[in-house]
Amino acid sequence: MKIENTKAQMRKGILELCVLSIISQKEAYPSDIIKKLKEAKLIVVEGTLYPLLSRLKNADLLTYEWKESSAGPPRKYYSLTQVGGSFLTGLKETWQELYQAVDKATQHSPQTTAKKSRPSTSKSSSSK
Amino acid sequence: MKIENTKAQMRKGILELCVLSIISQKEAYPSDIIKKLKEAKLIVVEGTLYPLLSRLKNADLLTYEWKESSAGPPRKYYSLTQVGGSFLTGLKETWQELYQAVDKATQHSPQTTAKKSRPSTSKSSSSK
DNA sequence: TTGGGGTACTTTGTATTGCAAGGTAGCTTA
DNA sequence: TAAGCTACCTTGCAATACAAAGTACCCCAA
Repeated sequence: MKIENTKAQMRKGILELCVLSIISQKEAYPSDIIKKLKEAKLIVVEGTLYPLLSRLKNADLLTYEWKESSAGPPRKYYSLTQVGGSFLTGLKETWQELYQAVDKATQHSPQTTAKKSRPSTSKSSSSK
Repeated sequence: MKIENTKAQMRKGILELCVLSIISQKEAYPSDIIKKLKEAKLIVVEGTLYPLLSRLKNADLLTYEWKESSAGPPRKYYSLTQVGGSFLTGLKETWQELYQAVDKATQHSPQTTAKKSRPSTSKSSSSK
């Protein structure tokens, strides 16, 4: 188990929230989104973002529109649908709840009970 | 795509942090941990927790000790190793960073640049 | 017109991991 | 002994982040 792995895990799922948030602020195209995530210290690569956007689009949370670029190929500008807006609102609430839950689970140091009272006959059941 | 799914995703990876935190407060056995997580609104089931604990133990972040219960089969009480303590400290930092990153990505409504104007020369340097 | 370089969007394959469901085993009580 | 409970563990599945490779378009220069 590597700590990098755990860190990566920690970000999972939160990406949707961040991506939707970014898009809600202003329509954006993938490379744009990646750059903004990077600014926020959330590194994401294309192989992660594109399938994510597709999922969100298929769920009718996003729509996109092709726009020409002044330099380069056209870009797919994503924006939130109405459903996506509601979804994002709910997601933000969930995020807040989660943060508080983690806060409670991590900060909290209640010395509830000291139930380590009876270590008598040792046990040696299953190996493994 | 279901919102429940997204919510579940969001919790991924954060479980390790919460579990380690709970154990760091006082040694605990699985059912105990599940109960505490539930109190914090983080529902976890056995099929999730046991493999997680095994992973953490294999990574030498946790150790365990069998202890008798006053009613029922013996319990496996987990506690943090020294490595686990350091790991947890790092994880808490990561969590804080992540929270701030999400905060930045979600709350922040910066009209930084209106970059849809002319990416002419482009910033380059992104390639490699 | 053609070729090089860059930008942008997609797809494929792999590894991780949360979860549902089922299984094993020890303890207490009647 | 049998029933019920507590506790630990395993298997199979589904979701998904990521690496890497692929395709298409645009601009500029020769």
